[in-house]
Amino acid sequence: MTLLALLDDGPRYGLQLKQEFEAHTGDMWPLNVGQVYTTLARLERDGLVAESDPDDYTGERQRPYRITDEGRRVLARWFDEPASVPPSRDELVLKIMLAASRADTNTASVIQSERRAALTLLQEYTRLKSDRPAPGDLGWLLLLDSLIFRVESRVRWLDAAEARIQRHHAEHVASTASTTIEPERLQSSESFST
Amino acid sequence: MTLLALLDDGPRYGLQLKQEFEAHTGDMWPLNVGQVYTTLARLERDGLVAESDPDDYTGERQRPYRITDEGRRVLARWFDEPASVPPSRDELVLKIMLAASRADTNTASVIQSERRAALTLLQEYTRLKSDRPAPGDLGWLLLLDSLIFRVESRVRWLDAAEARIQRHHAEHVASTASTTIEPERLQSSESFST
DNA sequence: CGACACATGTAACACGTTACATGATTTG
DNA sequence: CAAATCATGTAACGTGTTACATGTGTCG
Repeated sequence: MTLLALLDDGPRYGLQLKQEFEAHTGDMWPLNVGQVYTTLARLERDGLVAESDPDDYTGERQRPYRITDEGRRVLARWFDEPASVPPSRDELVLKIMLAASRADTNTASVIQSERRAALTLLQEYTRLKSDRPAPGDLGWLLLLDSLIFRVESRVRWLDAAEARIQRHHAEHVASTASTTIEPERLQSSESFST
Repeated sequence: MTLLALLDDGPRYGLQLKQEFEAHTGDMWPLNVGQVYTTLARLERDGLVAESDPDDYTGERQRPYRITDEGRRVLARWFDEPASVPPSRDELVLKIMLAASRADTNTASVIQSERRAALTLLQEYTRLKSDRPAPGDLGWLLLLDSLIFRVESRVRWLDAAEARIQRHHAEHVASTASTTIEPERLQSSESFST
């Protein structure tokens, strides 16, 4: 869909598409060129793009593609319909769930190390945001915001999960002595200035 | 890693693993059985699991696997090391970024429809949470929490993105009249009770 | 016996990632 | 000319998803 959107602005060739994509995201989402070509081939197979000047293309020079009418329809539909939130298995959630259900794993320390890593990431993103002169790169700022929001929600979830797990263990006081030690609580979230 | 964690509790066969996994997530993350078998084959190839009773397995009956020492090492490492936050391309972020950089797409209406969809999802999750008698299914509650946090952060990001885009358009007042109409603002986030 | 649930597996496909191969153009 | 850069592609691999095929036990 990204390639379609870029092509909707006019014919582009492979490398150009890679560069424009990365210009939007400011090297945060590097894109392998090879994938551009394979994706273009798939889009062509599905009739969403076509070679722009098939005739005057001789050898291995720039090979521009253009979007087709069908491609424009698909693109418009993509913008209209809300993005599906795939039921993707979140590795972090899985890990904490599994840790909590195991006797011989120290859930608190797992949560703690995850939170530490998340807070470090958050710091890094915040630094990136203040570092940037940020002239006109709207896309980069939007992306950074999204990363920050996402990490923040991870931290908040870790806090909530820890509380929930402790409560659960307290309510289900089995005879087995709890291995959950009192964790050092960290601040739940850094300040976030828009 | 999930299969390894389950096998660490004792030998299991394929279907059992599927059922135990889904018991953790309460049908929110359905797991195709086929994937269990292919994954088991890969784990066996990598020496992380092995057939439990290779000899007395005759035909097509239950075929339990057990975790190996190497598997336990890998599993312990997984719990120790913080989960990587992959630089995954978020479809929603991409869509809004691209919409914002296009002249002939109404960014505000795209954001609005995305927010509506997200809020609907949020409502659904909240309802699920209050519906459940929720006896001992800690995993299910943790999972629901994570979904709620994630959707909430999407809504918050959409709000921030909208503000940022408007500000950006205001600062870069080109001659082209802005197509961005004033959106109806929705409440930024529902209450969230732990 | 027939139907059904249990249980294991495989084939086909989609997609992302990495690494490599190759030709064409520019530049010192 | 040699080297670097531009530009296009392909091959191999990992993994997730779906659908299908097959055998086995149980139960009415």
